[in-house]
Amino acid sequence: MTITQLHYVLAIAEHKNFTKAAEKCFVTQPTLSTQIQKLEEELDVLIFDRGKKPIELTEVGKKIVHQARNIVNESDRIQDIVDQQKGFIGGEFRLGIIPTVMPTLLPMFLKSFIKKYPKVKLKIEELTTEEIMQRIHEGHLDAGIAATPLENELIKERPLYYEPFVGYIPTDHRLAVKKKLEVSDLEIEDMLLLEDGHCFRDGVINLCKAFKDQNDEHFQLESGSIETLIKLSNEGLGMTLLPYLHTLDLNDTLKSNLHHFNEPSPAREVSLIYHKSELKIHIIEALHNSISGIIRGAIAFSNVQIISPILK
Amino acid sequence: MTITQLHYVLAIAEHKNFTKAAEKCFVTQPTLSTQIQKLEEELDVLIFDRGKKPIELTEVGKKIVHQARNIVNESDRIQDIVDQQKGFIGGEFRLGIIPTVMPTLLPMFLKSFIKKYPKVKLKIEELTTEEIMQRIHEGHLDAGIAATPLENELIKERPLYYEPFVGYIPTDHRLAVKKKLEVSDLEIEDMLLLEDGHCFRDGVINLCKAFKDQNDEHFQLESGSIETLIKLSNEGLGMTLLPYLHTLDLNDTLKSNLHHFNEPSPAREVSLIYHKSELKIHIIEALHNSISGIIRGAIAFSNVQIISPILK
DNA sequence: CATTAGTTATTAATTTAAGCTATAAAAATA
DNA sequence: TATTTTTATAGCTTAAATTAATAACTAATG
Repeated sequence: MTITQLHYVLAIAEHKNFTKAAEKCFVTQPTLSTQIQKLEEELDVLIFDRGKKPIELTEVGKKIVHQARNIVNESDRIQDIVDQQKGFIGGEFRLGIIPTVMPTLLPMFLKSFIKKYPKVKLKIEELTTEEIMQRIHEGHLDAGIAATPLENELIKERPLYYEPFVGYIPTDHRLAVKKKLEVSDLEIEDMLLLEDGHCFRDGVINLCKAFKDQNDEHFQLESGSIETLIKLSNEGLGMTLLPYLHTLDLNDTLKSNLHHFNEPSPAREVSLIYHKSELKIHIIEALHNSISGIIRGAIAFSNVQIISPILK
Repeated sequence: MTITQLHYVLAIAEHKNFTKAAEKCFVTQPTLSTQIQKLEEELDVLIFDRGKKPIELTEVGKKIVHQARNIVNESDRIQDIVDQQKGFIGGEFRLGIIPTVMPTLLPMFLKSFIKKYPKVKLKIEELTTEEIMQRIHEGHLDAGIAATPLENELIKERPLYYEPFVGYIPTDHRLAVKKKLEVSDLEIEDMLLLEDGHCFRDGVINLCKAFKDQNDEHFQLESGSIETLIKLSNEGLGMTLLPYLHTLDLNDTLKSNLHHFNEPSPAREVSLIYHKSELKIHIIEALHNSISGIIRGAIAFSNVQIISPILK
């Protein structure tokens, strides 16, 4: 059994196809066929069920794949140890960011980070929390930025900042007269929400339900972007909640519709999340330092109340 | 990097000598030299400091060895998974047993175990708790039987039985008149103890100190075996404590000197201990079932108080 | 039911790399 | 300094990984 063979097993398990897996491994398909055969012969057990189309894992195969992922991850850590020893911060680093954090956070830290760590090749993708967790676990992402806590055993969290919710309330809304909002003011019925899948949406729903148990069966309107939410709100279709960093980019007219919460302000915890094996931990730490350094100037709320990003 | 290379690294780290490590790996010394060189070149870091005699690990080398042990252990688990799937219980299994458990427990379960699992080649060694832990960690033992709890992060414990302490008190001893002992009766001054290194000795000392803080500077007499303790005691040199299973083998004359404790009787917890990676867990479970099945008939104490095997 | 597209397995040749023997070089010991 | 012990190097052999070409298989389609 070799680490290379385990790589092949993982690639095939992922693509359910020898030919595609071979491409990803930069070898020819017969190489995979023979290496898998050798491994299966050595273990004297079938890993893949070639009868099914597309190819499927056998029962042992699933367990072997799980263990193979462990081994491959652990073996990657050797290079990591060496890099750490040398103080080398570089190489490819794949980062996933949730949509409601991406447009505000990224411009803030990206420039200074790539300047400070020019050898790190950052590859950033916009993904949902679920996709980020999945890909971290499969080894396709080195880390993610998402709302926490996630309460996932395999994933570690490192809080970056606490971002308060801010009410966006058009002038004709019943709450427009209130200078400071209370959580108890919120009515889910006239709350504009993001589409399903956004954890910010789930946070808002949790917040509304936190105070009174509201019916969550149908919401008035949903949208895919926060910008659209603001426009819908301006049309008089309801109020909405925005993450604090989003409010910094609004023009003065729109800013006049912002209503902050009385403290403790409800807020989401935004964290760097990564696999518990702490692969590439030195880059993760560099990222953490960069981001929390930048953000310290932008967000200064001492008293917040964290809202879970997971629907309860 | 290959798993084979990691094996070589571990062997050299262990023997501090290429030639001896090569023997253990069943290859020639030049093979090790070249493979280690290749690995060091690939990682671009020195793992061994050949300047020192005997050879030493570099700082990164130590971390690499630690990680290599992880990887090798994890990769062994693949065969383990396959064996488990096939229901195969067999192969070599190395078990370490502490001296005060060995002579009483081994005869009880060994025969029935090898009859039930003829394909397991048991290799049993008598070792101290420290040696067992060390060797489990280094991969030289698959499991051990020792007094617990050990509070070691890397080692899992699975209690087999609770073995009460029994007082052995010669007729002319001040406590000989008491039918049932109390912990508070014990005086470390007239207690015969095993030599240093036996955890049963430590258990007895903890027990004596549990009730009153006694001076542990010098004991009257120490011995390497429980049989000798009994003889010394018969000579009027003091009383001693025996593990319950030992008392079953005594002849009637000696048995008349036994004094049990009032419940809850102080007892030691005897457990199967093994590496947290749960390598060969199916054999460990088979062992556990065999032993606890056998012992259930021999020890039936409901109310015991566990004494720590570690000196506090 | 033959055809085709898409897939995995097989074969034979090639390249790579692991391991061996013999020996040199270096270091420790006498 | 001579001797012993230990690691490194060189050259060779053998085993294994990989490739290109192609066969065999499967599922879908006309």
